[in-house]
Amino acid sequence: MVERAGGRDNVTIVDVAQAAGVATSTVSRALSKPERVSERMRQRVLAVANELGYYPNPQARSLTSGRTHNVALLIPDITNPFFFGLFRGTQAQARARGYFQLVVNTEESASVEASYLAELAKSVDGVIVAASRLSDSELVTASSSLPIVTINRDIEGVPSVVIDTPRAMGNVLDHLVSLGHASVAYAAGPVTSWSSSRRWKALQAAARSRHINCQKIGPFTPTLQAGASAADAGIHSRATAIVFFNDLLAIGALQRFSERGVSVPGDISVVGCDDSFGADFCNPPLTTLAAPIEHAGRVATDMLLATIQNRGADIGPGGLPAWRHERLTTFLTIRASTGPAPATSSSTIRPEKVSTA
Amino acid sequence: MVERAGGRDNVTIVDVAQAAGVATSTVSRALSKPERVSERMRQRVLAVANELGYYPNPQARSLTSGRTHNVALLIPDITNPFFFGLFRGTQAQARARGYFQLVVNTEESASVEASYLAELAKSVDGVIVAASRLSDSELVTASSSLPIVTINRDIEGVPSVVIDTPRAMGNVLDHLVSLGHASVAYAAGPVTSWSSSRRWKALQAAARSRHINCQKIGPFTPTLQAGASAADAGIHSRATAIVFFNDLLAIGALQRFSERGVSVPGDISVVGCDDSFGADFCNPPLTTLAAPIEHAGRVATDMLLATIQNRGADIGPGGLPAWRHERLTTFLTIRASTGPAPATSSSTIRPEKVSTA
DNA sequence: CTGAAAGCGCTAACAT
DNA sequence: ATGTTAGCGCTTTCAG
Repeated sequence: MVERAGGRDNVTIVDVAQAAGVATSTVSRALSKPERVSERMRQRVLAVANELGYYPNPQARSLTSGRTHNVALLIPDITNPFFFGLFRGTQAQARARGYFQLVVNTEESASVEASYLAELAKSVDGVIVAASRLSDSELVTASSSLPIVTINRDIEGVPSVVIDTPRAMGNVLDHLVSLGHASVAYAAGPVTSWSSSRRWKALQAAARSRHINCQKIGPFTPTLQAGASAADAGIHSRATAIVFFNDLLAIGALQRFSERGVSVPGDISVVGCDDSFGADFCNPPLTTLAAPIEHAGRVATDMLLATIQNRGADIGPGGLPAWRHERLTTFLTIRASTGPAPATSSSTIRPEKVSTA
Repeated sequence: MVERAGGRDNVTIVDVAQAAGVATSTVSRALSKPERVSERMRQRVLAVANELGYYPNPQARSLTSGRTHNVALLIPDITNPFFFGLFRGTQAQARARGYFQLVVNTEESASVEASYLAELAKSVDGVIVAASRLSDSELVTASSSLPIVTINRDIEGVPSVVIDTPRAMGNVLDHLVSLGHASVAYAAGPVTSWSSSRRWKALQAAARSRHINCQKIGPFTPTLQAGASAADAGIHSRATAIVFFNDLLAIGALQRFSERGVSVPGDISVVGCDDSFGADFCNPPLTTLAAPIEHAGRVATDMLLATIQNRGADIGPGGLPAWRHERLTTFLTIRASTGPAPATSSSTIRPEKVSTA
């Protein structure tokens, strides 16, 4: 009785088992544990499964096995091109290892992030949390019930990969100093951004040791739109060079400077962070601290999958696993947005009243 | 049985039922069908569930109900900012309706797209396929076993929303003609792109009716990198204005023109399509056919969810459902990349040998 | 190496 | 309105 209406109903493992004249458990093994069945059997089952157009039902599979073969990537803002590279890196690595990646946009909100983390717990085997807006303790708690790797967030007890932008802040200042700048400003990102405060501290320290002026403006949402206010605040600060939390903010500021007739780098030099999409074709092209973000994604995925592998045994052979924290270095990419400080630094630019749309 | 390291035991519906002193089915109903239980009962169950930290297991839920409450969004290239808006539109609408969105990158490959479509069939209730690289028949087949809505792909029998860029091609040409251009070129996207061929046909028709020259160059991969070859081909074509398949390609070309000392719009005018991220801050800012992509995402999601609702009954009250195909209009956004045609159109630019990195 | 049987957590008929 | 009882499709003991 091979009566089967044209691909109508789902073909299950039972159908395959019947067609192959074996038990369902054998089919299951042939498919998920090839080394537990004879080669002949494996071939036979595979052939039948293929012929019948059988696809395992992932829900049923994970209901019994406890593994979903999914990993989630949580990012604050999907429309920030900084995350392009991350996405690609994690996606590539996950797929190569047989995992499916779920991307979740947490909308720059700690509560959205927290609720996704809770909801996702049963749908994924682990999650990569990029630029978390959550508190340390929330992250530690989450990490205890679900394998987590953070990106750009270093917490005791939670595996992480951090892109070491702060370390290169010295290079930024050296670059600026050599161009004659003596007063710089930092346009900060969200207050909940760990990266932003780290960058600010590093910049501050670097400025102090070089005896130059350094002030903070902001905080700003890391978007193109917020770049306008950042630009205005930057002009108001009378600094001759501004380091922005990220490229998005910097590019937005570039547009505003242009609107207000402030020349970059003639009047003000601009430095971004990340070297994300757009940094090379904006006007002028942006000097920025380039981050190996795609690489970070690959590394984070590797760490996560490793953690998933030895769930239950979270101490490695040497007492502590070697992969606990990974630190990736950045480098300064000099483009046209930085130049010599204006001759008379404080008279060139005149702050004026403007409405910040 | 492997237990989650450090985590408490999973609390299931059984635990909640016991703690509340009711049957599991009552808990189930209280949670997913509030109108089928008394208000008092609902409150009680909710309270207990909350207190116990109960979260339903999505796999178990969908195994019995047949619904996953997931929808997938398939896009060819996640790093193309054109899809930003799409993502946001679909995400917002899906979440508002209680669905979780899976984003899948098909890497511009028809086979990857097809395999995802097959794999996803059991994990999602429906899928939105943007800019599909699949053939009509493949799409129709897929659509018969899984609710599908396409974006920028119009096929008989498959619900779709298409952004009607072609319709506005007349405006593009009028704009160009009024600037004195008499010879334009179209830099085509992938051969498998339905949008690209539609745009070309529309441009061709518009050019013919205005008695101006029109040629096609390409095809090109729609990336920043490919923009360089497109630019070179554009120069070689001796057209005074080039319409690019999309903004990514156009922006890439802008960079190449600048490298080769070709002035835009002095020597060549450039028109993009989509008005995606970057089109307003590249140099010069891009004249482009703006597409309401976020809106398209919302509409597509609505259509998909509607389709999912009445699975089985695919004919509406009036014979055909009103939502079958949706057409969204675009409009020309004029920026600085288009200008008057050069005085002596064919002697200004001299094609020369260059290595296309 | 293979088969039989017991669930995973939940929902959906049926009862009551 | 609520309780009882079957499974959903698969993996995993436990036997043989």
